[in-house]
Amino acid sequence: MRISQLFGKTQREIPAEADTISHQLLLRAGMIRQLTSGVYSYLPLAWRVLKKIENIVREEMDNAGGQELLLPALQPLELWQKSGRDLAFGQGLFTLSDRRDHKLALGPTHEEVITELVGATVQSYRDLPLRLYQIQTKFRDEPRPRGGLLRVREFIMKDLYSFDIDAAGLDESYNRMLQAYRNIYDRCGVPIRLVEADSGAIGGKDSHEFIAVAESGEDEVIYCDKCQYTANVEKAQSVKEKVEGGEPLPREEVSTPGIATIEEVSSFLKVTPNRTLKAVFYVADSKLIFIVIRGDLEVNEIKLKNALGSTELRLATSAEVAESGIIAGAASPVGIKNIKVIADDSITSATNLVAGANKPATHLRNVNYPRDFRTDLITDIAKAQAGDSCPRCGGKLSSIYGIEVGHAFKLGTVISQKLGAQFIDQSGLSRPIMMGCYGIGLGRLLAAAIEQNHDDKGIIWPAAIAPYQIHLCPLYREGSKVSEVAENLYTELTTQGLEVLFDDRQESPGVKFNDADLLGIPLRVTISPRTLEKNSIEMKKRTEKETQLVPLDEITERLKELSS
RNA sequence: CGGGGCGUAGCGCAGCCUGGUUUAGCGCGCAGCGUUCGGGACGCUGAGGUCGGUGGUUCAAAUCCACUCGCCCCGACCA
Repeated sequence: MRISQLFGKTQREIPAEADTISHQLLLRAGMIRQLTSGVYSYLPLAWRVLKKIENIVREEMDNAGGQELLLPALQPLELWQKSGRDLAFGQGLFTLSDRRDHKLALGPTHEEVITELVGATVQSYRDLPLRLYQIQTKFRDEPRPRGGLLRVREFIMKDLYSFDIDAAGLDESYNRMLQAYRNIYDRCGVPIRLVEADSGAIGGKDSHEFIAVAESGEDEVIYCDKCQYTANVEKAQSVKEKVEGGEPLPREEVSTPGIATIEEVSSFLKVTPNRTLKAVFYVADSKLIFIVIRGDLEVNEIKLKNALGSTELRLATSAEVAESGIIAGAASPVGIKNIKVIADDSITSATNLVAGANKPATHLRNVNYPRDFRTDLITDIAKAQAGDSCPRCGGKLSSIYGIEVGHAFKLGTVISQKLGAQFIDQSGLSRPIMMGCYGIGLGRLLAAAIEQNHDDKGIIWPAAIAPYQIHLCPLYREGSKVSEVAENLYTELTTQGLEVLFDDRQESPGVKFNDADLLGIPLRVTISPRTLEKNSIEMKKRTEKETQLVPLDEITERLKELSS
C-alpha cells in the first residue's frame, strides 16, 4: 500500500477527547474516527489489524472444536423476556419497534438466539457436544462509553457457546476454551492474567476473566503474592482479621457533637476504625436496605447485589435515608425496625464496637453482636483490599488494574431450561443442555494490544497483528536512484507476498520517520542516497534503536526471513 | 442517572468575564510556486467557519439570558 493513497492521515497533535494511550495513538495514526459516543469507524489500517486478530481468534476457535456461524443482530424482545434477561440487561439493551409495532432488540450477545437454534436442532445426546461461535457486531447501550475502543456501544465480538450433556462435558469445553484463549492472547502479543470473576448479567456459576494489565484498565484485580489466587475485586475474598475487643462490656452512650464519619468517630473516641461499625444505605429494587460492616472495610456492591438477589442496586440518597427516620452520621442497627438489615460477617469478628445511637450527635460504645442488634442476613459483602490476607494461603494480597479482554462463563442450564433447549440422554430422559459461553471483544483486544505495546513515539505492533510487516521508507533526493530502487523493491516484495506499507510521499525524513514510529510497523526499511552509496538499504526494527545496513542483493531474502 | 468540564475550520487552541474596531484570529494540517532533504524544514500566495442548535435581551450577540442538543472525564454496567 502506498501511503500517498492510503485513506487515513496521521496527526501530530493529540486530540483533546482522548486520554487513554490507545485512544490517542489510534486517533493520531488515523486508524479510527468517532461517529458518536461509543461508536467508531475503523479506517483501513485499523481494519487490517482487526482482521488479523479475527483470523487468529478464528483459527484457535476452530482448533478447539468450534464451528463458525452467523446469527441475527435483530432479535425479538420476547426471546429476552422468555429468558428473563431483558431485566438483567435493563437499559443496556438497545430496543426498537418494527412497522407492526413488534418490539425488537439489537443483540448485545447471542445466548438466547443460539439456545433457541440449538434447542430446535439438537435432539439426542448423540448430537452433543457442540461448540458454536460467531464473530459479529453486538450492541449495548453502555451507561458510559469510554477510552476510545476500550468501551463502546457497537463492537465486534467473538462469542463461542458450548453445549454439553453434563457438568463433566462442560468442564472439558471450558478448559479447552481457556487454553484456546491463552493461545490467542499469546499470539496477539497481549499478556494476560486469568482471573476469577463474578458472572454479572450473563449469569451462571464459574467464571473467569482474561485481564490485560494496563493503567487505563477499568478492572481491579486482587492477587496473592504467594499462591495463584487471582480474582476480580468484584468477587475477591480476603481474610478479615480478628479484632481483640475483650469480653462484652455494658453498652454506654457518648455524646459526639459534629462527628459523623468513621474517621471522625475513631479519632474523637480514640478507637481504631476496625473497632467501629459502619452503616451504609442502599436501595435495592426500590427498597431501602441497611448495611452494617466493620468500620475499616468497604462494601462490595457486587457481593451485596448477589446476596440480595436484586436486579437493581444503588446507594440511597440522603433524602431517602432521612425519610426512613434514620439519623445520618449516627445511624446504627441497634434498635432498628422495619428495615432490612444486611451485615458483613466482619461484625462477628470484633467485640465492644462503637456504633451510632440513632440519636443526633450520639454514639454507643461496647456494641456487640448478637447481643445488641439483629440482622436479616450475615454474609461476606466486604471489598477485598490490597494488604489483606489471602483466603487460600494467608499470603499478602496486592492489587493491579487491567482491561477485560475476554470472559468465560459456565452458564449451566439456566438459559437452556428457560428456553426449553433439551436433549434425550442415554437412558431416554429429556434433560436441559449444559451450556458455557466465551467472549472476546476484538476491538478492545486491539486497543489492549496498543496499551501494552507502545512507546512515547507511537505504536509497536506485535508482528502477528501488525497491519503491514514492512514500512518502506525512501528518502528521495533529486538526481539519486532512490525512487527507482524503492519502486523496484516495493514491486518485488509485494510480488513475493510480503505486506509492505510504502511511504512514497515527498516528505522530509523527519516526517517520514516519525510517522513510521507512530504507525508502528515491525520493520522499517530506509532507502536513501546515503545507503545507496554503499549499495545497501537500512533496516530497523520498531522494537530496537539500532539500524543495520543490508546489501541490495540480500534484501529480499533477509526481509522474507524476518517477516515470516 | 448523580457529580465535573467542554462545544469557535480536518486537529489543537485564543477571543467570551467587561457586547461594537474582528472582514472572527493563531498554530498544525490542506492547495499552488520556489528553496530544502537522515528525526515533525523555510519563504511567498491561497482555500477553508451556520462561533453546536433554537428562542430571547439589545441599535448591535461568538460574547449576555433561557431552553435544548452533543461530546469528554469521575461514579453505578461490561467483551
